[in-house]
Parts: sequence; C-alpha cells; structure tokens
Amino acid sequence: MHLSNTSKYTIRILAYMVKQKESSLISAKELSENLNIPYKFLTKIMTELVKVGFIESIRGREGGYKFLKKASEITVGDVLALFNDAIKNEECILGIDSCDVKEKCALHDKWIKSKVQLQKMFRESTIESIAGEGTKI
Amino acid sequence: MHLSNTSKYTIRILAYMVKQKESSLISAKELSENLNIPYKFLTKIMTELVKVGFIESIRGREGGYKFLKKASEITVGDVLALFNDAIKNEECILGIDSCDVKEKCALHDKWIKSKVQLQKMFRESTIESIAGEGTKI
DNA sequence: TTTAATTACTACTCTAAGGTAGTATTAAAT
DNA sequence: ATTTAATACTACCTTAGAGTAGTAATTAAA
Ligand code: SF4
Ligand code: SF4
Repeated sequence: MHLSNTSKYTIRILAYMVKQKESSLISAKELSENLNIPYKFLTKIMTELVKVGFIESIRGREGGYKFLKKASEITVGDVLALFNDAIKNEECILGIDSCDVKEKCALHDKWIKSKVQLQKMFRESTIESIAGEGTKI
Repeated sequence: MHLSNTSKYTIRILAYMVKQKESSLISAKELSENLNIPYKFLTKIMTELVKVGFIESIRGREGGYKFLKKASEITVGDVLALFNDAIKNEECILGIDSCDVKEKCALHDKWIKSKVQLQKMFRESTIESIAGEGTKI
C-alpha cells in the first residue's frame, strides 16, 4: 500500500499511547526510543497531532502528550486522511482524470473491489481496536 | 494504492499498444499524444521496456515499438515489480522490520486480507485481459 | 546523398517527503 | 531563583521521483 512514513509512524505512536495507562503523560523521548522513530521527526508529527486535536500536549518539565479524543473515535482512515495517504474515491488508479464509473479506465473493474475493501478496512480500524493486536511496536 | 506515474503510464502504454493492429509499429510520438504522457518521459520508459524485453524497438525513420512478449504473458504485477511498486510479501505495512506472521504488527490481521486480494488481482491481470476493458485511455 | 523522422543517451532541473539542527518557550523540581 | 526536562518553532539538508533539454545514432524516404 505504500503508506508514507509519517502515516506509519503515527499509527504506531497512537497504538502505543493507547496501551499506556490513561491519565499518564507520554513524552516524545519515550516514544522516540521505544518506537525507534527519529526524535526530531517525531516531535514534528506530534505537534501536528496536537493541532488537529487527536492528542493534547503539556509543556515544560514533566510534560508530555496524552489523548484528547478517545482512541475508539480515531481510525486508521482518519490518520491516512490527515497525511493525504487515504484512498480517495474520486482518484483513478491509472491517473486518468477522476474516477468515473461512466468512463472507466482499463483497471477499474478489477481495482474497485480491492479499493472498497481497503477503504472499509481502514475506516473500521479504530486505534483502540488495533492497539491490542500484534506484538511488534 | 498510489502507483508511481511510471507504472501508471506503462500500464496505459501497453494496454494501448495491444489494441493496435499486430505487426504495425507504434511511435513514441503517437503514444505521447494519444495517452497524454510527456514525450521525453515516455521515451525514457520505452527504452526501459525494450531493455527488459517486453517490447522491441525499430530505430530510424518509420521506426517505432511493438510487442516482443505476448500481451497475455505480461501482467500488471510484472509492470509493478519492474518499477518497484509491487506489494512485497516481506514488507510490513507499518514498516516494522520485515513481515513475519510470528511477530505481527498492529495492522497485520486486517491488512493481510486486502494484501492477498491485491496481489492476486495484479498477478491475474494480464495486459491482454485489461486492454478490452474501460473506455478511458 | 541529403533530409526527415525516429529511438537512445547524457545530463540537467524541480518538487515533495523525510530527516536534521538550533533555538525559543514553558513549567516543575531543586 | 536557577536548573532541568520537556514541547514548539524556524530553517535548513538530503533523496528519490518526475520531468526537461540537447544531442547522438539510426534508417527510410525524397
Ligand atoms: S479505475 Fe475506474 S473507477 Fe477506478 S479509478 Fe480508474 S476509472 Fe475510476
Ligand atoms: S502486518 Fe503483519 S503481516 Fe502484515 S506486514 Fe505488518 S507484520 Fe507483516
């Protein structure tokens, strides 16, 4: 699927955060070290997640990040949409104009099934629902 | 899915070519104009397709390109593999090490179904089979 | 034999994503 | 008050993909 690194990192960051005790703050340092994400790049992402209202930040010593929205209300699809990685309905897989069932491209019929399934999967995968799954972080 | 422009162009080029009369040569100029692909970029791709043996080129005046392989023996998956756009089995969707069912990432179980379907779809889509489909070129 | 039409080659430029560096700001601990 | 540990901001560097420019090589037509 070729998600951007930013999207990949964000999904892992949020999944990691939701597994920590609620109410406890999580620092960029902890995230960077445990998730193996370049510190400076991570803080850039965190600032964006704060701006968009997924998390909130407490500045200063003993500061850190915590969820603002509930993890059950943030989906993988939301993350992808935020960083422009979502599969857009109007986008033709072959890049010919915009997707239009009345004027199909050569791959349309074959692609459309996968496309719908992917969109559904991303839309239904809340951060909460994936946080328990898997062992790798 | 975010295919590279190179892959998108190539699929359209090959699908276009297979619809022309066999034995007739097709020039870069014709392809560029009819498919609306930048001429210089297109010739770069064509040279690559010649090198890899999908098509052959006849140089000089009245020259052009024609298939070397049969269109029924080239799949969309082959094209994606050529330009490094294929969905690699060993690649983790979240970019954590390599894909390993014994150590899953958070998205693994949800992603794997779409992944298998996509791979199958690309593998089974021959250029010949898609050339008839769709109206847009 | 010259010209025109073609592919092939080499070497750029442009852009966005990914990543890095340094500094400012904030606020608790000391 | 000072120090320390944290986030925020600004500016830059690096890389790969996309695209452009110019020229060389080839070959049929005129
Ligand atoms: S394939 Fe058809 S539907 Fe899918 S994008 Fe291209 S045109 Fe639209
Ligand atoms: S999701 Fe699981 S299977 Fe899919 S890639 Fe990540 S680890 Fe491998």
